[in-house]
Amino acid sequence: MPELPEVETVALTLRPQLAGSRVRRVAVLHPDAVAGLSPEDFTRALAGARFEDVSRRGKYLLFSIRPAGGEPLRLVFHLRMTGRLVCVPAAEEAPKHTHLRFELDDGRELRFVDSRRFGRAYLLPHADPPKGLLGLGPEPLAARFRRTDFAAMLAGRRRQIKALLLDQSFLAGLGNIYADEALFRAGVDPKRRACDLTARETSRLFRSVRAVLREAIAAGGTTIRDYVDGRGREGEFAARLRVYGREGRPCPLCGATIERHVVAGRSTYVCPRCQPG
DNA sequence: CCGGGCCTGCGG
DNA sequence: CCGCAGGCCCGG
Repeated sequence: MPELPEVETVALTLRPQLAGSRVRRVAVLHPDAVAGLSPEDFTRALAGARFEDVSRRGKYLLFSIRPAGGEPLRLVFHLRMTGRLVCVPAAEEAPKHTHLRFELDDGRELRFVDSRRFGRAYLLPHADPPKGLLGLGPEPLAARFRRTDFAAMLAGRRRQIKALLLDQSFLAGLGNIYADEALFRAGVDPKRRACDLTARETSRLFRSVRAVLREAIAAGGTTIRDYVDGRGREGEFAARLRVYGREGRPCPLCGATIERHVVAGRSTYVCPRCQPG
């Protein structure tokens, strides 16, 4: 589900709610939700600990946690397709598919809810970090990430540009929605080989990636079905998608009919006129 | 590079 | 009932 803008919004909305809050106890309702650690060890390590900060790297959520005694912990979440993290009053009935509950000492709790159960929590250093976290590519919104960096990354790459954009070790945080939206804004066919893009196309794609991510964050992310932020609110960006999920509807720029293809094994939406092969 | 697997839910 | 879904890993 969540891509960079959604994970960023979850971090932004959880940060003020959690900073300084103390965990009274943790309930593990579904052991598979915790990677590499028994529910008992997970619960024991976090009891009495204090949340300090929430941040994001790629599609990973990072919680800085200070236990009652001992070294700081890092709690990492990947929400995959349908994972949600919300902070709510503990008295509220927990929805179906609630796998983890972090009860705070002020009557609220942080919940991890995930119907498809692809999402995972990793508690460092007790468990190994998720494999994908260390190998992540650059953050597309980092100030130090420049158009020239992006051009250098594309040079000599013969893969389809969409496959490359989805590769988290190439660039961190893009998923199926924002890859399609960025390619549309840049006027680039997703099937093109990365190394075949002109300098002008590379430049447009660089700007498009950053612009669409920034706009989506400003709108609180895209809710197609499951996504909500750390307060349980839906994002507003779905109304501003230009091609994603819009097969058969007119292109907002030229009126041609938007098509769906499969590229890199994923549903891919393009305007055949604005993104010529 | 592709396809399958992981799970559940939804829409056609 | 089947196909499909915002992600990622693995094996062939």
